[in-house]
Amino acid sequence: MIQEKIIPTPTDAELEILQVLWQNGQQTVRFINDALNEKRSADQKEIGYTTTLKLMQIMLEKGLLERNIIERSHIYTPAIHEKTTQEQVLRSVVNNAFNGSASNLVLRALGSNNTSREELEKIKKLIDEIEKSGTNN
Amino acid sequence: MIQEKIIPTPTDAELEILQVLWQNGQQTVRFINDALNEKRSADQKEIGYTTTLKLMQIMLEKGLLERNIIERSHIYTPAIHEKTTQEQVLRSVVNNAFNGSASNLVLRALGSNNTSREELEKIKKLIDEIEKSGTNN
DNA sequence: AAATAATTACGAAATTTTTCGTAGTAAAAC
DNA sequence: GTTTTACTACGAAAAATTTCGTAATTATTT
Repeated sequence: MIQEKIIPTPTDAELEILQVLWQNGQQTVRFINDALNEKRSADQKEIGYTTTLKLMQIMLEKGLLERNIIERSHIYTPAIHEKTTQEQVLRSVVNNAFNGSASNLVLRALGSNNTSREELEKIKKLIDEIEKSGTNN
Repeated sequence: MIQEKIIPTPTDAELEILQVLWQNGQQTVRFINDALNEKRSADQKEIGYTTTLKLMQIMLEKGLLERNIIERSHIYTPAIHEKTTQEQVLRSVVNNAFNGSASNLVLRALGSNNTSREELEKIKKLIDEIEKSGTNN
């Protein structure tokens, strides 16, 4: 029996990197590192280039990223899907902080947040669809 | 100027402990440790009593818990609110995995989950209230 | 009162995650 | 053709988190 490699759920720093890749498509370490540092508030220390590099090399080993070598530079791509990963992350948050109840999480997220009217409508629409499709209990 | 002690956001293991306390009110280390182990699936190794004890002692130092001494046994209480903590946790998840968009998180949570019809109604009602109150953009 | 059981205190190991320094290599600029 | 620049590789330190062993203390049981 073949044992598929188990891809671990990304750590926080790894998620930050994945986000940049999901948003911008395949990129170099340089691009990611710049993007991460731009997002940082001024009071935070910059992330060193080799820090990001090392992280991405580790992610490659773990199977979270793939890479192509173009010229002498490496281009990285996510090896896992944004949706799946977000679901995975949510599962763990729901378990760790919301007693396993996803709807508690939703209520909290909506309650304590200035979600725009537009987004609220989108959410309502989704709920209606779910209710119509009857895939719930 | 007085610097209030900054209470750090709880780690994962700490959140598990807090959840038990929020649900069951103030409790002893023994109670918490039992509760944590009951939740574990059979394939996971049990958490040792002193592990939980030590964690809770650290949480006391950090200001996450308070305690009373009754007889020779210590009774711990959460020193932080469930709501506030959940909001804090959500903020960080939204930033780390959802590009800062809380509504993306909500959509994902609803989409990939079997939320019951009842809960969906509750969520819709909440959305209506938010929309009516006009505290959104 | 001696043995047993249930506590807490606390140092330290183990593990996981994050960060960075140094060395090596190859292109680009001068 | 030397110097400068821009990479990667990789070990290892630093930091954060989790786990546990041992000792001390006090009640409970025998």
